[in-house]
Amino acid sequence: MRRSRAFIPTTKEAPSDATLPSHQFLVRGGFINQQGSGLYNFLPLGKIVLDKIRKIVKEELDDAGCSEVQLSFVTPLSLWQRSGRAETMGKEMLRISDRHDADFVLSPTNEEAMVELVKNRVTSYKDLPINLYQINTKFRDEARPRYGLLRGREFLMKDGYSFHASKEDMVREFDLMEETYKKIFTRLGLDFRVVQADSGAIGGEGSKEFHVLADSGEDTIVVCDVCDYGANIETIFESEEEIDALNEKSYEELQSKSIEEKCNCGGTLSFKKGIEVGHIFQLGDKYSSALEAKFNDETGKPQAFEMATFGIGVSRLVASVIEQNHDENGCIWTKETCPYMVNIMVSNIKETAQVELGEALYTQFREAGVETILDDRKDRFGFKMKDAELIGFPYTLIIGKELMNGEVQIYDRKTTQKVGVGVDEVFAKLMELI
RNA sequence: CGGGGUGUAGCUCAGUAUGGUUAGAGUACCUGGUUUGGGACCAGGGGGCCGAAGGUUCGAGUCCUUUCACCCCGACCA
Repeated sequence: MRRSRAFIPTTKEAPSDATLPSHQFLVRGGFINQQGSGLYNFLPLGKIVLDKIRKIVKEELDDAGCSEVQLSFVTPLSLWQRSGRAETMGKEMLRISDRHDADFVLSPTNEEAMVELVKNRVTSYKDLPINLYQINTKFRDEARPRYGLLRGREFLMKDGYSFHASKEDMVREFDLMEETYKKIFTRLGLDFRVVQADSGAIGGEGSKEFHVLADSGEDTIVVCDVCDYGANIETIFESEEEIDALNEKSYEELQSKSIEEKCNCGGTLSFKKGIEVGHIFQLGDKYSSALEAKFNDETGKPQAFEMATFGIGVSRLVASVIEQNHDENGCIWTKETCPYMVNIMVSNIKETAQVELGEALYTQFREAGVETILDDRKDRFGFKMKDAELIGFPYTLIIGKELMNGEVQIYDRKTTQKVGVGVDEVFAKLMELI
């Protein structure tokens, strides 16, 4: 992509209501813009990042034996009435009616729809287990949307549902998904913890949350400094007062607050703030029983499916990457999430030697399959550097005045270091880095 | 859903207590020129139903009523 022709509306100032780094930098960097309360548009750069994350999620799930489907976003209200969630989910479900006055909802999650899909199509234990997922828009009419992509009303979520003939098999899949989720978040380059959690409104027994560690996280979790134990404070403190008091504390306050109990492994426990980016539940037969979804077991007797459900906040992950990877100048994308890997910056487009080298390298990198953007705008060096830092390309190749000495520079966004490289070596050098 | 706040240029905001020329600044944008290693400078220019509707008044961005939207603090969530 040529920067001169791209739609990347960056700004120097952030919207006044954006308080979090991810919100400010994603808006300022031209990744997203707000359409309404809790509603966001994804601009070209934001869309690239979103799709990259989505792709990683898909690759790992498919590798683990899951199958992708796509359910209709608009679902009949009757589906929710049968499970009782038309009542229990309350106003969070956005209801609409069509021209015939029939009632529908914009799906906030899809347990019912998925059970309906499998019901009477999977009828034998021989067809089990099965794990279906989709990566699709969800709508939850939150009382108070906030923090940009971290708490929108419309968001992109991966929701998966597995069906089993026995509880043991369901638990096996639950554990497999835990490992799969770890692979996904590791690939994304995130520092995260798996914690014991409440199963909340979705229902069910065992439940684990995946938290990206970040100062701005909305949840407070307890982690061990030795083993991988972690827990949401909702599961280890009894009183509401205690939980509320902890949630109100800032990151700094929590840092200094020690926990007397030791972890079972002997390690020290401490508080952290986390952003919940994944949640897996052991559902049991809650929905399959309610909707009478059954299969025949080995003896020919009908049994309700044992189920588990698995969620990942895909659009929330876009913001999470930035919450964890930024500095005062802007975004620092990880290699798996960056909108472009290499930004070739022609410092002064009036210098034909610079332009020619930029064009040549642009072609060379693209032919090598590297996601590359060429900053061919008329602006000055400082302006373009600030822009590159705000957007957060992992590497910016600066073609500037050192060209007279046969040198260009590679700017590393993460370390903010610039290193001079000979014109002849720069391609090989960058290919090595990425 | 309770409590509070804000709607004025693409963006950030003055102006509203006390109604009175043609509604402002910074930034962004356009034109010309000078610049070219850290968000340049000079000159000129375009851009507004002052959120919407109604009302009071000779006169409303400013006062009154209604309404919509957005934000913040709480209770709830991938």
